[in-house]
Amino acid sequence: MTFFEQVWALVATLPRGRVLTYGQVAALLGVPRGARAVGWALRALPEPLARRTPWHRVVGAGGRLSPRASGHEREQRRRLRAEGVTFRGERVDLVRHGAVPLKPLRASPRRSAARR
DNA sequence: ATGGTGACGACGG
DNA sequence: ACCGTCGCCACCA
Repeated sequence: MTFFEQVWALVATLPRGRVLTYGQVAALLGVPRGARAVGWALRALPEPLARRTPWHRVVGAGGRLSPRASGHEREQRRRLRAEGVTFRGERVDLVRHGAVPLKPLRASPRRSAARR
């Protein structure tokens, strides 16, 4: 199975309301630096398959939408909102909708005095 | 096999 | 926080 097909297969498993970044898709497929290739794979989605593939659930790092998405940025945001995905400004709230745990920017901040 | 390309990503200014 | 650069990968001619 080619890398592209693996991308398509993985994206097809994304449940409603769950999103992955291009980089996460690549990492899950064993290519940590292959985010760009993932974007190309989605761009190359063959028509019959494209219609039944939730390509809109794949977003850029930090939950941003790709303006280059064949001009589908608008459509992508519409579809995401339609399935309950919330945004933090112009970005998808990955904390709530990410399909995989976010990379800890640092160890859990202050657990002892945590609270506020 | 080599070089160019793009729905990306981490960094630095 | 925004924008420009440079690096990386799989694909195709």
